[in-house]
Amino acid sequence: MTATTRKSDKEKKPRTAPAEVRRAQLIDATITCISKYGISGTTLTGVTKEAGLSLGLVNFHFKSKDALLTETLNTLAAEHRDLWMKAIERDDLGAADKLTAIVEAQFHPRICSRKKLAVWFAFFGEAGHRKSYREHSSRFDIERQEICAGLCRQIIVEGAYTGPDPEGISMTMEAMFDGFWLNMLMYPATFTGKAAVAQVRTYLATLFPGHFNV
Amino acid sequence: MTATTRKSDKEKKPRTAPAEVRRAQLIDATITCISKYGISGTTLTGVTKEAGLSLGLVNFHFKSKDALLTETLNTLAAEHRDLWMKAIERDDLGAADKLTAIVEAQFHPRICSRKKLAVWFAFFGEAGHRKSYREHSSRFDIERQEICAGLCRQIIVEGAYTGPDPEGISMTMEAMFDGFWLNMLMYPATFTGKAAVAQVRTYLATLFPGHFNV
DNA sequence: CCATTGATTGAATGAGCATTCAGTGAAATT
DNA sequence: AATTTCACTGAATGCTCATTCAATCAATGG
Repeated sequence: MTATTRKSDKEKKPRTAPAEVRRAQLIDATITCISKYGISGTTLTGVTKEAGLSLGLVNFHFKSKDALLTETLNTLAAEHRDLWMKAIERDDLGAADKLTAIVEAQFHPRICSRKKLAVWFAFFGEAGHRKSYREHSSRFDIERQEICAGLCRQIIVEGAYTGPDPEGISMTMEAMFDGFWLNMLMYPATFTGKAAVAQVRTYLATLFPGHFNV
Repeated sequence: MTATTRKSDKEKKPRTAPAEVRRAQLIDATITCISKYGISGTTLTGVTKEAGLSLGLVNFHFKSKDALLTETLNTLAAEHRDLWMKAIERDDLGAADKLTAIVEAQFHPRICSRKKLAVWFAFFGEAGHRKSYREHSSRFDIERQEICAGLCRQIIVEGAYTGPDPEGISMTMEAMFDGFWLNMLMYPATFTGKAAVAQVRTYLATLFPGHFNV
């Protein structure tokens, strides 16, 4: 049907593609491989096979295997950060709505599919001895935690709540985020994203009954 | 000073030791290595060097490297389970005390030193693709979660609390346990075991004001 | 003492893997 | 059409590592 006209059909994959496309393909394949085989079981041969590309391409587009892994982590982190950041940028939202948006982003299916959770925890597993993983991760985590604390502070003022300490609450929220993630990875039958959101909102409703209803 | 009398000084390490001792030595060394280099960076050469034993001993006392890793995980899990189980076995404790004991065991220094946390998360990182790790871990986790739910149920009856759902609370506690562990590993300066216990107790005090005081 | 048993040693083996690089081929430029 | 450029290929290289095993050594029993 189609001749060699390259305009009409984008399905014809050309032998060569822009670097950005290749890098994205390789990062995608890396996510798939890590989720299937873990970081230690992820080989460049496996990644390139998964991506349908040839072995040498990784070291052509990335400095090393290590660089590929780091960029994979950064990609996941940026995707997550984008999602909650976009969600709270709207000026018409109140503090409680923004807090809810952050919670919902944390458990959004795009962010915490089993596949991606497996990758996150594969990296957390290495983070114990790899400062670089910890440092990158931490920037976004600290940012989010501070924003949550700020929102809590605002809610406390609005509702004239006594007792709750915004830093403690944001620390606890952070722990609940990671903890539900781990439990969703380990026991997907018992722990779901919807249930996690509900539990965190229940927690917030207990603290701020005037701002959240379960 | 000391001659070759083997009675008085137990410091003289004999060339040979009972299998249980060697196994324990190797498991200890494995914990150290994993915390330093991660699971992928842990080699039998490294483990035996750390233990001051010779390379071949691992495959003499364990079926394989994999068996060594599995038994290391089991050892950690059993140590933790023993601690909280012993703590709640006393009949004179009320439900709230037992719940507190479980929380304190979770963040006991012996259980969640940075070193051991690094090992736990190294295993969690592999758990995504290794059913065997998930399965073993899960037995104790589910057991603990059910006991927590039972204790909550008892507290709810005692205090005639309305609203809180024991299963939800125990799920949230489980998430807080794991989440604080991860944050203690990643940000030891911000997250400490003491603070984690305090936060969990604050959570419980909000739910059960008659049973817990912050 | 000698023999036997069982723990211990570490060199040798072989498999797996990241990385390199000389070469291929297709597009872009002349 | 010839040349240059650049993405791409995959065999070859050299290293690391788990596992094996023949030899060693110490204790125990005869």
